[in-house]
Amino acid sequence: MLSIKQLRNDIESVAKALSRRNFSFDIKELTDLENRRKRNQVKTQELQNLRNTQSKSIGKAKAAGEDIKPLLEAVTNLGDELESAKSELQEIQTKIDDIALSMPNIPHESVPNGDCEDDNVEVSKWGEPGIYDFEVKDHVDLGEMHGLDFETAAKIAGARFSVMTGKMARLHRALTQFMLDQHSEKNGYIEAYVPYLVNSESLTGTGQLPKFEADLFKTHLHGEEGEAKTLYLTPTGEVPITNMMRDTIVNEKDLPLKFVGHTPSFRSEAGAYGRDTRGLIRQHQFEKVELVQVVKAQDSYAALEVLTSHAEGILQALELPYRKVNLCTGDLGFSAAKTYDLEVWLPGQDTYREISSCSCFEDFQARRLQLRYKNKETNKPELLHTLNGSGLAVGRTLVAVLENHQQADGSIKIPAVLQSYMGGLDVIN
RNA sequence: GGAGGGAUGGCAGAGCGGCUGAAUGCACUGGUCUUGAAAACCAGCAAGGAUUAAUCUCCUUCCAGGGUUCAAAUCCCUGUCCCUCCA
Repeated sequence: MLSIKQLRNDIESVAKALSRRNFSFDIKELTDLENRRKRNQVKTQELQNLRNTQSKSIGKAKAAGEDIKPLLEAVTNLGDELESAKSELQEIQTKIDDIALSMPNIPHESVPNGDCEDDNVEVSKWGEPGIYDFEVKDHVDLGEMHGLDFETAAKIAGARFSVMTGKMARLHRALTQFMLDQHSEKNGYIEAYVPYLVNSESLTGTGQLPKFEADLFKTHLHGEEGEAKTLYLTPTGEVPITNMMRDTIVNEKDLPLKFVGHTPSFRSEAGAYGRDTRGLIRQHQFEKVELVQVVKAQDSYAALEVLTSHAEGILQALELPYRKVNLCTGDLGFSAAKTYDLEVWLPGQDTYREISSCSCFEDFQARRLQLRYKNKETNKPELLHTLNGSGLAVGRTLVAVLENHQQADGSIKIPAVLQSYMGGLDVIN
């Protein structure tokens, strides 16, 4: 959510900034609502003040043993008047909130203009796509040789799920363990285990709700009277991990906060029908190792560079060629002010594919989360900045390892850093 | 499955219709003292919002949502979460 003060005082420049990402809104509607809000709020507060002072004087009169009847009469209609003023104010406020909640974050100045992913700007490149003196297979063909099984998954659950057995399952687990160890032991993150089902408050905090409910899996916890409580399958570890800090005032000396967690992610992939139907690229259920940082405002863009480098470290250790792109305004996620995507080279597709998305949200999430620290100098709570990134998406990393480290006979070389996690194995055949 | 107890400021924890936005302790900030530190003492210290150039002032908030009342942290109902005991 953007600052309500900014929306009041500087709506023109907000509109201008958001137009960069092709988002527009009715300025007049908002300013009209805002003017009404102001009038109503002042009026409501005056009435409340009146009621409070009257009630106090009744209390005093009663304590002094005076007759309070005339005082009571003076207050007769106050309640109704106050009630209607309040509900009118509430109605206006709700409308303003709805608009504010539907507005995306303002892109950072370093974010390039653009309409879609084709306009993203390559920042750097690491490694060279391998040269293969045989016809490369894609991960689906390779996977089927070693225990990746989509047909069985379809029987159990449906399309866009996977089953892995044997060495393939082990490799998947090895990748997860390696990533968790690297981030917690070398990069200074605290490991976190978190719920995979989350409530709507959490999803609102990180920005998935109210706008993107269609992308989520929804569950119902049935109460005794048939009253259902809604929980959602987490669409990314970002949600539970960031929400650990919702509604807190963090101790300044504990900053920055850095957490790493391994979670499954569940996406309904509504609107993605027909896209990436083959293989592990776009699944309803997949694993991620997620990095989350909470930092002071002035540190957030430096932290974005460092967090991104932590994700890059995994790719480098696994000897996977990749490039880093700066997402353009048209491809930027709703809550993000700036995002780097890491795209890994996939020889089977002869292209780079996203494997990690590292974003700085500035105070957009923190405002919804009420995530703050007390600034010693001003002695006031200030919003913190949040960041997160996948470090990495495990399923896609598995794809990249299979395709990049394949050999002519379809066997897979295991990168050195993974071998200890594979019981010493250096090749899957 | 049954029976109770609880949720209050950064933390712990009083308060149980009006003088309570909230005692007390800890933490934190400033000061006195000290060569310096510690201790001791003194002072300050919840959040959000309206208004304002700023101060002032005002409003809201004691888990959440309803209700009773002129007046609710306090009474009633519903929900959520935590804890204890019995089977």
